[in-house]
Formats: sequence, structure tokens, C-alpha cells
Amino acid sequence: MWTDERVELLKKLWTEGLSASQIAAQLGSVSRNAVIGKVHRLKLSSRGRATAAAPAAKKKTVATAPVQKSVTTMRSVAQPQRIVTASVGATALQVQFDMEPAAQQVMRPTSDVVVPISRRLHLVELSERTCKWPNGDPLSEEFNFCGNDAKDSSPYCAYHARVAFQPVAERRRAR
DNA sequence: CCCTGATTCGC
DNA sequence: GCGAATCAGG
Repeated sequence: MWTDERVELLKKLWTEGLSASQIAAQLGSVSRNAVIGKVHRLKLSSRGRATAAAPAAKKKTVATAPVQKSVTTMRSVAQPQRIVTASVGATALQVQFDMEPAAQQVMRPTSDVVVPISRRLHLVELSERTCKWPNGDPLSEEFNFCGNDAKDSSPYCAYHARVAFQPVAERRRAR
């Protein structure tokens, strides 16, 4: 049933660019079809340009030229990073995104492993295709899941699968 | 196959 | 008005 509150939340989330399925997940008790249908009836279809949500990172691992020598032989596990909570600030007008992936991701010495930026999804937003690696304290409001693409029906993305299923031998050494 | 929104149409 | 089924597209 579409209560006033639910309709308002729908309007808000739709305006912010969330997909119909994500909105349905947050509202609960409704399908994405229901959300889309409602959106149409409310006549608030357009949203600028956003097909939004998950712009899968397809950056090629540009093997930077080895123009260095010393460098620390650090092989620690990377720290979880904060994604710069940019955009999303609509309370009337939507400025919309258009940020360059430039500033961000300042990798330290680190290893050769690429640490993904988590999509920070809520439990209800996970599908069988998303990485279920948990971030943070489950009791915290900020608790979330990685959510990156998990290939071959694995519960985790490529990176977290390595961490989770680390071979015994490798585990001993890494310590 | 996964996902997206758009439309139709019986209820 | 509602939303499942279906369509069209990425």
C-alpha cells in the first residue's frame, strides 16, 4: 500500500538516482515493477541522464613503468578505504555527477593486488552476483557489504575471494 | 545471465 | 490505482 510516507521516500530516492530495484528493496514489500509503475503514475519519470547505480570499474591495470629502485617491500594487507561521499545532495535540485576519477585511490607501496572500492551496499541490496564481504561493525549504522561484482557465483569479488580463501601456505607467510 | 526503465492491461 | 507480465535495451 502506498502511504504518503512511502510515496515521499519513493520520490526522494528516485530523484537521487537510485534504481527502481534498489528503491523497492528499501521500501520493502514491493517489487521493482511496482515502483516503476508508481513512478509513472506520479509522472516523475525523467531523471536527467542517470541509468545510475553501478558503474563497474573497468580500469586496466596500467603496469606503471618500473622507474624506481629502492621501495619498501611492504606486503601488508591494505586498509579499508573510505569512498569520498561525493554527489548526492539533493534537497530540491540535483546537481548531478560528473566527477573525474582523478583524485582518489592513492595507493601506497602495497602489493600487486588491486583493492576494490566497495559499493557499500546494505544487506537487502545484495544479489547472488554481488560480493558479500562485510565492512565494519555489524552493529554499526555504517555496516555494509562490498557489493562489487562476484564472478562465477562466488560469494565474494575477486579481491575478497583471495582474502577469504587464502591458501594455508600463503597464509602462514603473509603473517 | 545480470541488470535497467517503459508499457500494457486485467484486476 | 495497482503491479505482474512483457517488452526493449545495456
